[in-house]
This record gives sequence, C-alpha cells and structure tokens, in this order.
Amino acid sequence: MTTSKTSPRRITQRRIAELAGVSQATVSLVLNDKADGAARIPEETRDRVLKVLKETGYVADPAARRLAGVGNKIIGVFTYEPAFPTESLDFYTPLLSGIEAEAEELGCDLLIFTSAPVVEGTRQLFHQHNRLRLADGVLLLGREMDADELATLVRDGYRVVAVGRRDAPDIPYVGIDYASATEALLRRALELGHRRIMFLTDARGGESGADRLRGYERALDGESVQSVVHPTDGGRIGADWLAVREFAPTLLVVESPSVGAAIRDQAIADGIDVPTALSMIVLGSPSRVSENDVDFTRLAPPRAELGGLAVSLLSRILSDDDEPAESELRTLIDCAIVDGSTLVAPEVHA
Amino acid sequence: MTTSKTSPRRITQRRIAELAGVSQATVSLVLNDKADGAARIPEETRDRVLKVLKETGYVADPAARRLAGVGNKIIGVFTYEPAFPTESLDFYTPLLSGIEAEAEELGCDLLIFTSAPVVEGTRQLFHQHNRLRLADGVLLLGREMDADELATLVRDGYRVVAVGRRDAPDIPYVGIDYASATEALLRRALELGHRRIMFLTDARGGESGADRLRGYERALDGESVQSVVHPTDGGRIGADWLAVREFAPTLLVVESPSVGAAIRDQAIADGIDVPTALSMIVLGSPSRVSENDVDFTRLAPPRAELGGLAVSLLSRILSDDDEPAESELRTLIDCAIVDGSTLVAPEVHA
DNA sequence: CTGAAAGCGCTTACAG
DNA sequence: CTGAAAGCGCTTACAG
Repeated sequence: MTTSKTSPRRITQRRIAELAGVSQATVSLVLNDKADGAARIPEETRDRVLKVLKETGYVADPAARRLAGVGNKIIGVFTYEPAFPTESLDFYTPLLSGIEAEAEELGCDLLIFTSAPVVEGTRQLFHQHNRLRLADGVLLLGREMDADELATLVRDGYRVVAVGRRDAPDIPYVGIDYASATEALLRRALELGHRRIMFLTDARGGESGADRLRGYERALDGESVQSVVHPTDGGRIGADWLAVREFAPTLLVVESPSVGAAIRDQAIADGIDVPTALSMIVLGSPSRVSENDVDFTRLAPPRAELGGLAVSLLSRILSDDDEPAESELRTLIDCAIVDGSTLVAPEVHA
Repeated sequence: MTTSKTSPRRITQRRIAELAGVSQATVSLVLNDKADGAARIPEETRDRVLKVLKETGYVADPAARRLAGVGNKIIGVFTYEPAFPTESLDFYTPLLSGIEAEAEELGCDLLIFTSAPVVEGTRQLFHQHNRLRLADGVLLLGREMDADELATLVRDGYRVVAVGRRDAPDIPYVGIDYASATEALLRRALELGHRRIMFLTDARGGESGADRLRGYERALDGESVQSVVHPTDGGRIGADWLAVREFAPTLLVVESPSVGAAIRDQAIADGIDVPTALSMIVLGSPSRVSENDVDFTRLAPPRAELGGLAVSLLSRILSDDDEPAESELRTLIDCAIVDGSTLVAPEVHA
C-alpha cells in the first residue's frame, strides 16, 4: 500500500495535509499564497501548514503543477547547432551567459533541448517525444532558422522569442542592429578616403549577415567606390586571400573575426602591412579576447546583453500583467563599434 | 467549451482518438509501442492511428507522461556556481560539452537549474519551487559540495551522479584520479634532482584539491626534500610570488593554470628564468588553449570525457536493464600528463 | 483485440 | 473559513 516502484514514496500534499490536520486543498492554498481573496485561511492554520511544509522540505511536483495549468518557470532553449563544442562556443557562450544571468534573476530554470536529433548539422526542433511543451516558452538560438518551422511553432501556440532578427513574420525577436553599425563604420572608412573596398562575407550568415550586407551597401550607395563582395566559407583562406590580392582593395571588410585574423596573417606573411598597405574592418568580435589578439577596428555586438533581453522579453510575453506592446515584440539593439588600429587612411598614389 | 486560457486548444490523445476512430487508450498504446504483449492491435488500426499522429505532428505532453509515472529523459544539471560567466567558463565549459554530446546521444534534454538562488557565491539546491523532481536524475557539478545536502538528496530518493570524486558516502560519482597523476608528475621531478619544492595550492580545492595534495605528499614521502605548501586564493599574486622568492624552491608546483601563468609572468619580470632558474609544474590545463600560452609541464584532466561518463553512468542508474554494479558507482579515470617545457633538472650549485 | 476506468499530484472554482 | 470534487493529459492494469 505504501510501496512504490519509484523513489521511497515521496511526500505529497495529501501527506502534508494529514500532518497538519487540514485538507489537501488548504495545503495548496497556503503553498501558493492564494490564502487571500475568497478563501481566508486563519493565521493559525496557515502557520501550522507552513511549519509542516518547512519541516518536510516539501516542494510541489512541477509536472503536476504544470498539468494543472500553472506555469513552471522553465525556459526552453533551442540551439540550432550543438552549443558547447569549441567551434560554436564563441557564438553561444556569451549568449548563454546573458541568458543564465537573467533566468537566475527571474527564478527560471533552463531546459536545453539537446535531444533534438542533428540532421545535416542542424538540430530538428520537432521530433517525436520533443519536450517543448514542458517549457513555458522557448528561446531560439542560431544563425539560420527554418521559416516554416518558426511559423508552425507560432501557430501551435508555443510562446517563443528568437535571438537575432528574423525575416519570418509574427515571430518575436531581439536582434542587433548590424545594418546601422556596419553603415556607420563604413562611412568612417569612406571619410578617410577609401575608394576601393572588398567585403569578405560569411556564407552562412542568415539574417544578421543580410543586415551587415545591407549596411555595407547603404554606406556605399551614391559614392563612387570600386567594391567587390566575396563570400567565403572560411575553409579556404588561401583562395580568399588570392581574391583579395587580385582585387587589391585599400580596405578589406571581413564579416567573421576568425577569418579576419587568418587573412591578416596571410597579409603579413605576404609582406603586406596592415593597416598601412591594407586597412581592415571586422564586423564582429571574438568572444574570448586573448591578449595577443589583433586590435581590429570592428563591431562589438553585445551578445550577453542580447541573451538577457531575449529572456526578459519572453518572460514578459508569458506574464499576465506586463505583456509587451506590439512594437516591443521585435526590437533591435545598438551594436558598439571598437576603434581599433586597423583602419587608417589609404596610401595616396600619385 | 472549446476555449482555453492557454494556447489555441492544443491537441491531445483524445482528439487523435476521435480522428482515428479509436479509443484514447489505443492511441497511447500505439504511441508507446505497447501494442504487443496482452494488447495486440491490428496492423490496420495501428496504421490508421499512426497516420493521424503523423498528420497532426502530435507529441505527448511530457508533464502528463511524467505524472503518469514514466521517465521523461530529462537530465538535471546543477552547478554550484553560475556556469557561464567567464570566470567559471574554463571549468564548466568542457564538462558541459561532454555532457551535451552524451545527452544528445541518449536522446536526453538538459534541465539547468539556474533558478537556484545564489547565497555567498554558491547555489542553493533545495529552495522552494525547485524543479529537481522534473528530471529523471541530476548531475552535480562544482568544486565543493555540501555533504549534508548530498545525503539529503540520496535519502529523498533523487538519482544523482556527482562530477568529480566526493568524500560523502553513498553518492555515485565519476572523478579524475588526480592523486596518481600528481604523484607521477612529482616523481618525475624528483628523478630530475629537485629537492626544494614549493606547492601553491588552490584555497577552494574541494576533494580534487585534497587528492592532488595527497599525490604530492605520496611522492615526497620518504624522500629528503625541503617542501612548503602555500595556499593561495589567486587574488594576491604579488604576495604569493614574494613567498616563492623567500623560500626559493627549484621547483614550483601550482594547482591552478591561471595562477601558474600569472606567477610565471612575475618570475620573468623579476629576471628569474623559467625553467632554467625555476622549474614549474601546473596541476591542470586551461580549457581554451591559445597559441601564446606557455607550454607548461602539466596535468591535462579529460573534462569533456568526464562529463560524458557522468551522463552515461546516470543513465545506467536510471535504466532498468543495465544497472551498474556497486563498484561502478564510484570510479576514477586517468588523468593525462603533458610533457611541457617548464620542468628541467635544477641548476647544480657547488 | 479494444474500451472504460483508475490514478499520478496538483490547482481552482464551487459548495457548504 | 474549509472541504469535496472536477479536471489537467497521460499510462496501464483490468474487464469485456
């Protein structure tokens, strides 16, 4: 009768009720501070229940609470690529850091959907036995996301927030205003006199890549500039460098920090001085700054802040009393610019 | 009647049953492949249900499953310090990487208990509303853990595995055999002729710190060696370095990689060459190796592997058909030694 | 072979 | 002020 296949008969509200000599419902009421309103529980009873609660160290079964229809303060985190391998670390770690801090602040736990099977390098959100429902809401992280999948999520009533701007309609996000920052940085270069510019873009850039490209184009629009946009997958730096040499720009704009560093090494090796012979701008920052990094003139996206903001947006979406206005559902935050040492005026040729 | 305060009336087994023209129980049976044994469901019915299941993209509510008593493939992860801030990153990241990979392999999600309030730098495991119960089992990560708390966990029937050796009885763990590795490394130094040795220990070392100290002492036992053990909190490197200068060892053993790097900088600044004037051994590795790191002779704990092993031990503990033997519940794995460039024979003085 | 029913532990109207 | 009861969505004996 008292046996159980699971743990040594864990404690329930019914047991607490027995111990305190009240009904199980009363325990629930006390536990959830619903003791005001219609149901006023006398101080004395309340204290008795509270005492037993303390003594036993009881906590309500989250699964049961959830089933009974209350939120359980769990924020799902779905990363489109595995989050902790070293390759992804630079991208995800600062985000997760901000997410963790804000979740802690709000008293939320984080459910990381590692079970989603990886197909062709990308995690599949909807798989049999997915535990999406367990979370009150879900944060979506990744460079690229399938628009149809996002639409399905929203249609099925999941509360989600994407980290990073999304083209897909109806999906709330917090993103970084890469377009403006890129444009501002490029204008600075134009003012210095650069008129021959090459942009080494990241092949798998997603929306944020598109934004950076847009900023680049906006800055150059109407200026008489020789410009080439060259996509790279970061895998064949040698070939990329050859393309750079061939075009011979005075300014090289590189999307990815790691590609930027590799290209600069190539330049040095080829006897081309950066920045005197070739200025460089990088549209991002390595997450872990090591002392010996080149001090690139670059964009410094506030990723930790972004993660935190995504959590708080999601939590407001989930709240009853603080729902965000329509305009707050899709916002961009400013991207800092770091005045590094790799952007100078081009050498003047006769 | 069809309204709901939550999502747009999410789909349930009852709905699936209606659609397929069977009973709700049959849907559950098909879903869980319990269609053999006593209840044989005809292929035709089964297919019909399966078809509807596919079409609707139905997945069972994990909270309800959990409440009904089935495991839900969620592994809880409790970190005694916040996991993602930069300070903790070196310690937690490789562990999480291994944990993530193995969880993915097993089809498990990870529930990170970020909601646990931080008191004096340490997260409190048992707080009101903790969601420990939601996980099938819990992984415990951290340098130091409260023995009483661990005992409570086990007593309350939680299935847990600690990452790192624990003194507390009855608690399963996977740890690293720091004692043997430290001993082996020190013996190597002794063979080279070192007889004046200083050990800069980490103040908050926990069990693994104790193991390293034990290995150190075992190596020196019976040898005629001048030895000093000096604890540091890593905060006052200047003072630590003064202590080193005063004792003037030929070999300095440093527990923490970051302290090791800082001390070496001090040595260089003071004109003391490493390793000719002072050999150094570090009893750990920085998680992120950057090119310009000193190539310390050191221990290289396989942390990612450790994380993965902890997950698989936990999953075996949770399984019905593959429960680990008593002896497998508490195991240590070997720690690699890296032959760096900072350990050489001491200079011979007259 | 399949359906009706109990039960998992909670929350929350609804009666007393 | 408090208790009895319904219901959340499942799983799993137990009857037909």
